[in-house]
Amino acid sequence: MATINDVSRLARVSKATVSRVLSGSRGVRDESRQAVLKAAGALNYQPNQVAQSLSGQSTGCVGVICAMESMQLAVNYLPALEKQFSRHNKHLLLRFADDAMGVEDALFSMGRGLCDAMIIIGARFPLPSLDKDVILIDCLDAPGENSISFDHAFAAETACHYLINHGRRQLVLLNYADGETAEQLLQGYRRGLEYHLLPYNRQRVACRDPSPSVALQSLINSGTPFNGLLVVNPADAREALSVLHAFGRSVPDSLAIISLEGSTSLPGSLLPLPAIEYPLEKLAEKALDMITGKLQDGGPLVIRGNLVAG
Amino acid sequence: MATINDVSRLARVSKATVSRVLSGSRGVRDESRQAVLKAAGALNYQPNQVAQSLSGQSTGCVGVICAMESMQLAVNYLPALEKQFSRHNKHLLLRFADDAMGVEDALFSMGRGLCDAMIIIGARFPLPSLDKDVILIDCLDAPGENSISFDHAFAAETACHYLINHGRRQLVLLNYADGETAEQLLQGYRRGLEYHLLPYNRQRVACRDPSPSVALQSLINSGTPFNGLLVVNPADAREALSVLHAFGRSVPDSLAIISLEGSTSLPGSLLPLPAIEYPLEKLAEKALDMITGKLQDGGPLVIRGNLVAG
DNA sequence: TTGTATGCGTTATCAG
DNA sequence: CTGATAACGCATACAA
Repeated sequence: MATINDVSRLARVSKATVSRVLSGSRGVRDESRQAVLKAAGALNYQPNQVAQSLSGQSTGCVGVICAMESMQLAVNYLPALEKQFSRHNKHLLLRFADDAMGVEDALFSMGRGLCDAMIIIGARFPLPSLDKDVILIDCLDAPGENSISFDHAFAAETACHYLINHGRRQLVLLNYADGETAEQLLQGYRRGLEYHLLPYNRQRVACRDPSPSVALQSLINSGTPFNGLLVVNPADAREALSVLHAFGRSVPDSLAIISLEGSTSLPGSLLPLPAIEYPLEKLAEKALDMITGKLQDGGPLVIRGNLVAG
Repeated sequence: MATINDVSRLARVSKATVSRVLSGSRGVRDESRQAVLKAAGALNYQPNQVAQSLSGQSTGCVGVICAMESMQLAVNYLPALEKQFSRHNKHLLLRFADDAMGVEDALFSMGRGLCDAMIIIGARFPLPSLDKDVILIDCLDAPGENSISFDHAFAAETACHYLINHGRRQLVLLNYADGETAEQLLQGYRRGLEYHLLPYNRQRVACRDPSPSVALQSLINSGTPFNGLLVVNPADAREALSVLHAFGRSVPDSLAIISLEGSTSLPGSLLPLPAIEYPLEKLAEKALDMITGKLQDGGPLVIRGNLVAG
């Protein structure tokens, strides 16, 4: 790799002039500029990013820590984030983590001058205490300030309206075991029912953990009738689909399913179930704004999803 | 962030000694070592990785370019790669690419001193000419040297044996439109049939591009009977499943499906279809060996998958 | 408009 | 065993 010294020698100017031409660019005689440009072209010179990082402040790298438990979501987030990143000449350093320790590990190994900022995505486990420049996306306990989360209550309520308007009045919520998200979903679910003057039946709220399909089977075994099903993500939807198929219940004729966290881009999902989908591009944009500091005053950000009919 | 200067001041030794204690570590008086360790601990000092990169040669970063068309596969590769990387204290810089231009873009933006090496994953499109330190994994045209690919012929042949041994003798191959992989698959498919003295029927080789389900429908419309189906990946399998379900053909009773590129970790695939699965950990290990140069002499590497019954 | 000198944080060389 | 000092490649304040 050619360095700035090579260029300066070949162009017969100083390193400073080379640097000026290729970055600052103002206050350089046209003759010099041309010489530099020509030399740089001839040597195929590209400034070394590591040296730039050391000299300047920013490295242009952002660490992204993905919770493995929500890989399905990561598949959607990652391309959206990366697109924004590369648009702004930033690099995405990827790590996966299974638990709080894994997150700590990742934060540590990336946080030694390599990254300007960190993003944690989809962690459903309690997080360790973290610095101010860590952004939380779709994490269970988002401790205020730098976090982007989804309005799950809104999603559940919307889903209820949708199903009820389609003639389903016995709605089952296959919820998370606990956590902020679970509570929000339950709250939205109850509001949705209330709005339509439907009674809240505790039997119809099942726990997807540890197994959505087992939960569904238990529900069926209990004899509780239902004709609408709210699941937390497309993977759960697929599981439910299989179980219901095995029990001879057709979807959506006998029973309608809606996913509370959709994923447009996931191929292979031929039968199009209705879902609440979140604008990933917007999400990525906001995340980048937080990193660059444009949104620093905004505090926590809550995004509402769109209902996408099947 | 504390620097080596802060530590050296606090420990009343020179920067050189601090550096020695924290890396080389040999030939330091114990008293000095303790002083350095204590100071470093007090200041929570961690060597700046960027400075280390500039001083030394390696940055410890590896660029990974994922073809978006095979996101499903990426979901499997990425965690396996990242695990190996972090085990060896390497960082994974992620980029996505849609086409050759995207790849070129990514190579360019990461190849300015930031990355020690590059990996391209799952590109089914023709690649631009690339440097020697670029490793190709599961790419369509793997130009010799640094590439890891799958033995698709072996996979197709194994799949045929499996299906035929399960009483299916009318096997359809839903193949790629063209490319090396397609040819290999076809070759293995034919060998599998030959071995069992079954005739090769051109009607039973369909093209999954642009749409697997359309291809399958055409096949069904044509009236060609079949009771076994080889698809190239789980996504295609799911599509096929839907189409066949719509046509009232039950799987695996009336017809068996096998995926030639499996994915264990993908949740939500409740009904377990048989598949050829590739050992991702081993793949990642080999990739890392190539990067670190342990495998440099090996040339192109071909990996065979395991049959995993449904 | 241009060149010189300095700093960014480490590692490595080389005297002492 | 240890401490100056020189790289690494670039940006920039300052001087000319």
